[in-house]
Amino acid sequence: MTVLNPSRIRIYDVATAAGVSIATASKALNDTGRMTGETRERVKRVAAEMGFRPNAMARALLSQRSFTVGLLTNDTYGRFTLPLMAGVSEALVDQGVSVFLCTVEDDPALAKVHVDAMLDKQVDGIIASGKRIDGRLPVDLSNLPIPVVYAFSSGPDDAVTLVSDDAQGSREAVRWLVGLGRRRVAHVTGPESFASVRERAEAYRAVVGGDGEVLYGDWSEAWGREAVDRLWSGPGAVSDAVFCGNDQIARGVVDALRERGLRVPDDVSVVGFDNWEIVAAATRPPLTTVDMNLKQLGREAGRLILALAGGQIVEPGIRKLPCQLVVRQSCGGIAPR
Amino acid sequence: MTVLNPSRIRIYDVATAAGVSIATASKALNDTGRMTGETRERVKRVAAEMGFRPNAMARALLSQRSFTVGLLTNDTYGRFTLPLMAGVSEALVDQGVSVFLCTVEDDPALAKVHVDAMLDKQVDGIIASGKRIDGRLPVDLSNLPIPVVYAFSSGPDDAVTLVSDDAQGSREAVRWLVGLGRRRVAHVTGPESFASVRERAEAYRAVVGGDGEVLYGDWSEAWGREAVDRLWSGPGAVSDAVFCGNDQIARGVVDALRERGLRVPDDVSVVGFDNWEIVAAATRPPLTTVDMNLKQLGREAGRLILALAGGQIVEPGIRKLPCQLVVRQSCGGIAPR
DNA sequence: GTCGAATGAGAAAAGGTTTTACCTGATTGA
DNA sequence: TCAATCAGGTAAAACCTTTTCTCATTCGAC
Repeated sequence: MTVLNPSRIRIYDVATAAGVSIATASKALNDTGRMTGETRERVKRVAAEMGFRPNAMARALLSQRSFTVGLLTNDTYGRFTLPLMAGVSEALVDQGVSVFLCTVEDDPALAKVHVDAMLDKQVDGIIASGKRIDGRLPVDLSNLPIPVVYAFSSGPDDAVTLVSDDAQGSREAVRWLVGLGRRRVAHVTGPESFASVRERAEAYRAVVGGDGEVLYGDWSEAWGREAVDRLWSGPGAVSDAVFCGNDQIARGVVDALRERGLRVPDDVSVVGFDNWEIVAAATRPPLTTVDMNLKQLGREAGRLILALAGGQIVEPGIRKLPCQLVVRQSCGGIAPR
Repeated sequence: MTVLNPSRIRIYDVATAAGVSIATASKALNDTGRMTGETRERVKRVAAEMGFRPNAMARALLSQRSFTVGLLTNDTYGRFTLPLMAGVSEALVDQGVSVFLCTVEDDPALAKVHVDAMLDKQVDGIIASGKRIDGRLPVDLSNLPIPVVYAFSSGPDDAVTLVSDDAQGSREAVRWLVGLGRRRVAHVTGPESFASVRERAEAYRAVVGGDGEVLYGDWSEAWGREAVDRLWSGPGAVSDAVFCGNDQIARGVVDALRERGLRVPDDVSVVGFDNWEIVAAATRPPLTTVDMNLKQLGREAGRLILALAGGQIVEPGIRKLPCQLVVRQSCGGIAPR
C-alpha cells in the first residue's frame, strides 16, 4: 500500500517529517550512532510510513559498493547457467544484492564490452561460469580490481573455483549399479577431450576394476543408440548395466535397448548424468541419474563472492561440491533412505 | 592493456593531466559544449591513454537514469526466458545498458523483494516475462514509477505487450501440411486452459475446415503417445498428418507412430511447436516445427523499454510478432526458398 | 576607439546518502 | 565550584559526474 509517489522520497523528507536532521535520520535507520531509543524508533516509524527506500545509487557512490554482482557465461542455452543463477540469486537476494546476467557466447569483443559495462557499474564481483568445467570464457578476468569466482568453469590456478565432484558422482553411480548386483557395467560417454569425461571414466574404472569398457563419443542420443549397437553386436559377454556420460546419451541407450527387446531395468540398468529433468523424466522408464547440484554450487558461489567483496580473504583453489544420485526407475532399486 | 589501477581514475585526473577544468573535460568527452577542436581532441586522447571510464553510479545519480533494466520472469527453467534474454541483451548492450535477471517462481513475497531491489537500483524499466503468454507474474507492476513492457506474458489491458502470433504460426504449420498434400490433419495439443492452445486450435480449424479433430491433453511426450493410440485405434479414416501443440508432444507422437510401424514422414507428417532444439533435433526424424522467434521478441522488448525510458511515448496494446516454420525432416518437403 | 556579439573555458550546484567532526547541555567526580 | 565526561544531535564533507551560469577574451563593425 505504498503511496504512488511522483518523485521518490529522500532521507531529507523523512528527517523533516520526524523532526530531526538528515544525519540523525541516517543513523537511526542504519542502527549506528547514538541517540535515544525513542528518537530511533520514531524515525524508523516515519520512514516506514512514508515508504522511504534509500537511493542505491547515492549509497553506492559513497560506499564504493553497488550491491550488484555480474554473472558471466558462455552457456547460451542455459542448461547449466540457469540453475546456477537460481542458486546465486537465492544466496544474495536477502543481502539486497542483484545479479547482472551476461551471456557472451565465444565472442571476445562482446565479452569485453560486457565486462567493461559491469566494471563501470561497479559490480562488487563477477562470477564466471560456462557450459563445461574445463571451459574458459573468451576474456581475461585475472587483473580486475574486483573479486572473481569461477563456478563450473576454469580460471587461473590461483583463482577461487567451484566445480562439481565428477569423480565422486561417477563413483556414486557405478557403486549403485554394482550394489544392485550388476556385474558387467559399461561406460558410454562424451568426447575424451572433456576433463569431466576423463575424470568420470577414471572413477568408473577404479570401481569396476580392469574389465571396464569405456566408449567415447559425442553428447547425443544418437551416440547412445550407436553405442548399444556396438556393445550388443560384438562377441563376448554383454553388459547388464550402462553408466552414461549424460542424460541424452542415456536416453539413446534406453531407447536402443527397448528397440532390441531388452527390458530396462529388468535386463539392463542404465544411469545418466546431469539430471536434466526434461530428458531424464521423459525417458521410458525415467532415468536414474547423477545431479550435479548446480543450484547449491550457485549458492556457494554467491556466498564466496560476497565474502570476497566484503574484504574477507578466501583461500584460492578448487573446491569440489558433491553430486547426488537421483533414483528413478531405470535401474530398479529403491532410493536409499 | 589497461593499467591495473589501485583506485580508478576520475575525470578529475583526466582534466588535470590534460590541463583543463573538470567541466571542460566532461564536455570534451561527451561532445557537448563549445571548445577548440584541438582541446577536445587532447582531452579525449589523454582520457583514452589513462583508460578513463566514467563512474556509472555518479552519472546515474545525476541523470536519474541507471542504464540498467530488469528482466522479471517466473520461468525458472529458462526455456522461454533465455532466448528472450539473449534478444534483450543484444538490443541493449551497445547502448551500454545491462540487464538484471530475476526469476521469482510464483512467490509473491520474493517477487516483491526483487522488484523493490530493482527500484532501489533505479532500473530504467522492467520487462515482465514468463512461461506462458497468458500467464501473469505474482506481483503487480501497474503503478510503478518506471515503464514496464510485457513480453511473452500478460499484463493490464493498457500495457505495452509483446507476444508471438500463435494463430499465424499455427496457420503456417497447417498450410504447410496441406500444401504437401496431407488431407486429414489432426491437432494434438496441450490443456485447453492455455490461451495459446485455444488460439492455435482455432487457427488450425480455420484452415482444415469442419473435419478437424483437436485432442487436448498435457504438454508431455506421454500424452503425444497416448494421442496416437487414440487416433489410430478408433474407427474411421486415420490421419495422414499431426500438428502438435509443442515439440515434446510431437516427439511422443513420432515415437508412437514408429512403434506402430508407421513411417514418418512417408506415411504420416508431424509438425511440432516451439523449435526447442534439444527435443526437435533429437527426434527421429528431426522435427519440422514452429519457431516463436523469442530472440526477436526480446530484441523488440529491449527496443521498446529503451524508448519508453527515454521518454518517448509508445502506443499501448498487444503487438504480435510472427512465428516461423523451421523445416526439418518430419514432414517430407523442402524448405521454401 | 568603443560596443556588441561570439567564443572558449571555468566555478559551482546538483543528485542522495553516509560519516566525520563538532557543538551544546547535562551529569558526574573531586 | 570547576573540570571532565557523556548523551543527543547537527553541519558539512565526501563520493563522481554533468550542467548551468558566469567570466574573460577576441573579433568584427561602426
